[in-house]
Amino acid sequence: MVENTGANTHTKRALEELRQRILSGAFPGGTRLFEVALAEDLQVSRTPVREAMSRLTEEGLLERARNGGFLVRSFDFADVLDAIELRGVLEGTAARLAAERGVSDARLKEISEIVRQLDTCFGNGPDDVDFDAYSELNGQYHLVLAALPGSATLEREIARATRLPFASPSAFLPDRRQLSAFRRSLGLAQDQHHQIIHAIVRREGARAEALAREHACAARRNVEYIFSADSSVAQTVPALALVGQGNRNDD
Amino acid sequence: MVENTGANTHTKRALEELRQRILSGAFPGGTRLFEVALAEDLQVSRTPVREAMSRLTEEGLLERARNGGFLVRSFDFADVLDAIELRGVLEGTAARLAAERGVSDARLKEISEIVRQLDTCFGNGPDDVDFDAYSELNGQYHLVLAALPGSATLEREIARATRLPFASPSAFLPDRRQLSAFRRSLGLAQDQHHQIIHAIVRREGARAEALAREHACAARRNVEYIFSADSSVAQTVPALALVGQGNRNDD
DNA sequence: TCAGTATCAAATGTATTCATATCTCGGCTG
DNA sequence: CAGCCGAGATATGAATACATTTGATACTGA
Repeated sequence: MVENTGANTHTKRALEELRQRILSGAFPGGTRLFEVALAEDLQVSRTPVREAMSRLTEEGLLERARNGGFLVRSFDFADVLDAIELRGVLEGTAARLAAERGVSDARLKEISEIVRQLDTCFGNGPDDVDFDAYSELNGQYHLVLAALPGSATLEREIARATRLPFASPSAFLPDRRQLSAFRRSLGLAQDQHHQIIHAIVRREGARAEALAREHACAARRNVEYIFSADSSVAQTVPALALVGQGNRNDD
Repeated sequence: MVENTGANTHTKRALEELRQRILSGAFPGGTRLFEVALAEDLQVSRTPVREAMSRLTEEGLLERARNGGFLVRSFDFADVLDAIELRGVLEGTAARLAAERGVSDARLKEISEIVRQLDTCFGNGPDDVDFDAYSELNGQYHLVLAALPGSATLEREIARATRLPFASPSAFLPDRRQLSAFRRSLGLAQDQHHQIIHAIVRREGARAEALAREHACAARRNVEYIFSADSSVAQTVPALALVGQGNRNDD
C-alpha cells in the first residue's frame, strides 16, 4: 500500500489564496463562489478549486449551498458575541478538565511560556502595549488551553469551536478613548490568564472553569463596548475579518 | 446567475453507502480509504468518491491523512465519555441561553411535542420500553434543544459538537440485568427532559444549565456502567458505532 | 551481508471533456 | 394580460486520461 499523494501545489495555492481573500473581506458574507470564475482567476482547473472550497468548508469559512455550490459564511454582530460566549464555555470546560485530570509538565511548561511572553507584550507601562504581538500570542494561548485535557476528540472539537471566532483588536480601534479602555481590559485579561493557570495547577476545577468563563465575559463586554461606542465600526469592519485565528492546517 | 447544480446521484449514493459502512464498523478506526478501490466497489468514478469522502470529513467521520487521502476516525472509550461530557456542556449552554433569551412559541411547541412522544415510548409499564423509538426521538430532542437559542453560528457549532457522539443503547445490551438498569435510567432521563423544558419556560437559566449537565452525567454513568460490567462489550462494539445520530444533511 | 541507489508501482493531484439539472427568458395560449 | 411551458444558457456532477509524488523493492557494489 503506497501511502502516497500526487502533487498538490495547485490546491495549496488555491486554498491559501481563497482563504486570504475571504478573510480580507473580498467577498461579502453570503457571496456564492463559482468554480469556473475562480479557476480562471487563479489560473488552475476547476478540480483544485473544488478541493480548496471543500477544505474551506471544513474550516468553517464556507458553507455548502442547498443545491450545490459554496457560499461565503456570513457572521453578524450577534454571531460574534455568541461565538465568544461559546468559546468561554468550551475553554472553561478545557480548564476544568485540565484541573481535574492533571496536566503533563510539558504542556504546562508550554502554556506558562506563552503567558510569560504575553507579559512581555505589556512593555514598561500602560501606554506601551504591543497589540499585534499580544493578539497573536493570545490566539496561541487559547488553542493550547483547549488542547490541555489530552483527549483527542475533545481537543479536536473544542479547538474547532474555539478557533472560529475572535476579534483582532488592533484592526478596529479608532479613537483614543477606546484605545485606553482596551489597554486596561488587556491588563485584566492578562491577570485572568495567570489565575486560570494557577487554578489548573492547584487542581481547582470549578474555579478554573469559572475564571475562564469570566474571561470570556470580559471579552464580550469589550467587543460590545467597542461596537456600541461607534456604530460606524460595526458597519465598517466586515464580520468575517473577526474570524479565523490559527485556523490553518498547512504543512 | 444560475444557482444550479449538476446531477449528484452518484455522490449521494457513495456518500450514503460509505457512511453506512463506516457506522456499521466495516472499517476499523484508522483504516485508510482508497479512492480507486472504493470507486470500483461502488461502480462509480473517483470523482464522486472524493466528494463523498470530503463531506464525510466535514461530518467528522473521516479525517484527512497527512500526505493526502482519508482515514476513518477512530474513537476509543475515553473519546466517547469525553464526547458525552462535551455534549452536556454544550446542551447546558443551549438550555441556559434559551432560558435567558426566551424561546419562540413555535420552537417550544416543537420540543414539547418531542418530549410528549418520548413519554409514549414508555408504554404501560417499566418492561415495555421501545428502545429504538426512544433513541431516535432522543436524538431529535437533543438537536432541537441545541437549536433553541436562535443564533445561527451558535446553533451550528453546538449542533455539530452535539451530534458527534452518542450511544444507541439497543445496540449493546446483552443481559437482563443491564437491560433492567437501563430501563430505570431511561425513566430518570425522561424526568430530566421534562425538568429542563420547565426550567427554560420559567426562564431559570442557571437551573436549566445545571439540569442539562446532570443529564449528561447520568448518560456518562450509564455508558461507563455498561462498558465496565461486561468488558467484552467494550471490545465487541466498535466505538464508531456509537457515533452519528442525525448527522445527515441529505435533502 | 548491508547499505545505497535506481527503478517501478500505487495512489492521489490536475486537466479536460462530456452529462445533466435548473434557472432564465421569451413566446404561446387561455 | 397573466400564467405556463419549452429552449437555451450556465453551473455543477461525473468520467477519463495524464502528471506527479513517494513508498517499496530489487539490484549492485563494498
